[in-house]
Amino acid sequence: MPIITLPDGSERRFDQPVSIMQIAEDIGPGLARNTLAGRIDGVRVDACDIVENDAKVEIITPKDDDGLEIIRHSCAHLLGHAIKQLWPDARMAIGPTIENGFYYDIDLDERLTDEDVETLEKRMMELAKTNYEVVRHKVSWQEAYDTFRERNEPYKMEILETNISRDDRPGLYHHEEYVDMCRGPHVPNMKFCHHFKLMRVSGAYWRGDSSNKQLQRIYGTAWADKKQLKAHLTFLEETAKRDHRKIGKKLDLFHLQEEAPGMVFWHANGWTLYQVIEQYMRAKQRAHGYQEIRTPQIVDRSLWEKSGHWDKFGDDMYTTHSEHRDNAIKPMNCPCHVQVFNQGLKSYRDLPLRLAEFGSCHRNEASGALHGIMRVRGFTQDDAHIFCTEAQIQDEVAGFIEMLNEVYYDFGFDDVILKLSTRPDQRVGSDEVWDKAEAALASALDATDQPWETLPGEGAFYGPKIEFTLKDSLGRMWQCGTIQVDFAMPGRLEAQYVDEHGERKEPVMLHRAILGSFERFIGILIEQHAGAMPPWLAPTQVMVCNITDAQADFVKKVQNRLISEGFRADADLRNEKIGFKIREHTIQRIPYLLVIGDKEVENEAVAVRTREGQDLGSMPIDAFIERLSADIARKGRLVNNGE
RNA sequence: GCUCGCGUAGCUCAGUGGUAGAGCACUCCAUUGGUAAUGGAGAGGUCAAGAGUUCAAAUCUCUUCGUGAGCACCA
Repeated sequence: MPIITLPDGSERRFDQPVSIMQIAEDIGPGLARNTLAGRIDGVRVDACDIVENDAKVEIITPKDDDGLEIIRHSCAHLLGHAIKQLWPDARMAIGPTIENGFYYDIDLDERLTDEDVETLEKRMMELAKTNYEVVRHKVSWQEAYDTFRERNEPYKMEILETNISRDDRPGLYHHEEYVDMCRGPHVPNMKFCHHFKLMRVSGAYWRGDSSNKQLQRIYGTAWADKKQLKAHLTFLEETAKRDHRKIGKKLDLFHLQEEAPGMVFWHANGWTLYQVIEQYMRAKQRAHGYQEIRTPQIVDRSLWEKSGHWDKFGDDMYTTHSEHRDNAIKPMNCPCHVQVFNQGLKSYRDLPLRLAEFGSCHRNEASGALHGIMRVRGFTQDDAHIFCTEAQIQDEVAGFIEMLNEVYYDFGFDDVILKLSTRPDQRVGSDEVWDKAEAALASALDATDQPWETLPGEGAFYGPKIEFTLKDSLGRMWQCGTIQVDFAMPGRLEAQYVDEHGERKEPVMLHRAILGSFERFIGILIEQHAGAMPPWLAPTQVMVCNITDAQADFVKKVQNRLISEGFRADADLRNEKIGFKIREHTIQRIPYLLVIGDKEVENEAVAVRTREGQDLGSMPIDAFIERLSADIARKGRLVNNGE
């Protein structure tokens, strides 16, 4: 005779075991209509599941986050239902939910085309609109196995064999004639699954292993209502508009071409932006006690053999041969930085030693991995290595996080996510050393008063690490910064220092980067700002335009004044109408347009218009310079404030 | 690297076996104007590369390269 406690604390008594749906009906018909599933003492269950004993019960509706996930999961089943009607010999693999939707991996000899996907989506919609009931049967392992054998579903059989224990009772969900297996819960009725869209079809390996068969994966997005679906599709349009490849071309920042896949040709505009960032980072590093160095691009293979990279990453390294030497074009900077450290015997008094390099690296990334300037084969890192003692790790990490936050805030990223990755199964170094290093990183994180989480087992084999992830203006995440403790490399490359007792010791090495690679970070910035870079970064900050030839001399005078004050100013003296010039430079996302007509010449003034279309009216040049200076000094901070 | 799609003028894209197109950009001419496109004319292509099928290929087939999405990878 269960007593049910609801989330508001109220209790309901029943004479006999009741289902989640019956409880919902008991509460009210409106709730019952919207009941997707439930939670019994926090565990998610189907609406048809029975509560036998006293329990805390919650009803899951489409408004619940779990509810949305259930809808998505059921949409995957709906896809299965439809595809088996249209392609009866499709073999279903797995159909999980993902962020914003779901996918289903399917083994089908016929290649699905875009038209097929449209047909499939249509059939799914037709089926969903019949609002059929979804019926779950819990059956024995053997019964499930036989069901899928009869239905020619070898992947489901394999899942049963490898992932499900023989004494389990798997849930079979009947979508009319279609049967799928799932832990659940699922929607009780397809009326909840009307707001979806199939997005694309692509390949995916069975069980994520590239040595397995490649299946066809159909992606879909699904939502609780029409409005949510529309909002998501609008979001996708917005991200497409911000694509850095498109904007890079439009704003003449860079290009890539066939003869150099994965290598960036920086144009004047893009290189200006790049240089502003590099100079900013250079000054920042100097202020935080780093020494900037420069090491060779091409280094004999013996160094890479010693460092271990030749064995581990040899396939991904570019090599070159000359006379009697095999060389590698450096894929990373750390072995070279150890060489600098090794010049001259170091004392404990020299530690911590922070060596920074804007290190140009090349990695022969798989062709399918390349993506605009975000994932390239030739790139430059804001790389640095800190050589220190074990005892200094915590302070160094804390100091690094402080610097990283300053940098991110300057670029307008104020939402930073911190994650600590701890020891993996395969690792070097004693447990004692790992204990100390993980504790040092954790203490440094605690000192920030930012929240952070742990990723157990995700550390590198050579040491634990912290990763820093940015959230951009569209809520997308980008992992950029990292600091990694390395117990292995100093030993391999024989780095040593003399401690206070005159004994030789191995330093600890910290690898760290804030931006990651300039290429990728600039790509992120372009997408963050949709090309409208804040004035401190904008390749051209001011465009001075005349209305007729009569003002040309004054325009040049204004331009020269701005340039002499250190601003990036250009002049447009073309024989074009002012409306045309404004349109063009606004599209080019130049922050300030100065319009010079006879009135301005007469008053020694400039008429100021922003790229947002705001007319700030005429003002003396000094007043404009003051405004621009303040804007630049603000850097990227407050980017979302009316920009 | 794998699967599928795509590659046509500087850019964005039409063109499903029969004489290579449009808009913008570019060049020239006219126009000297007040805050998102002045008008006219002209020039511009080995249809990614190579091979094949065909009387005939941008179009069909194969190979290579690049690119897009996803997978795998990411020291």
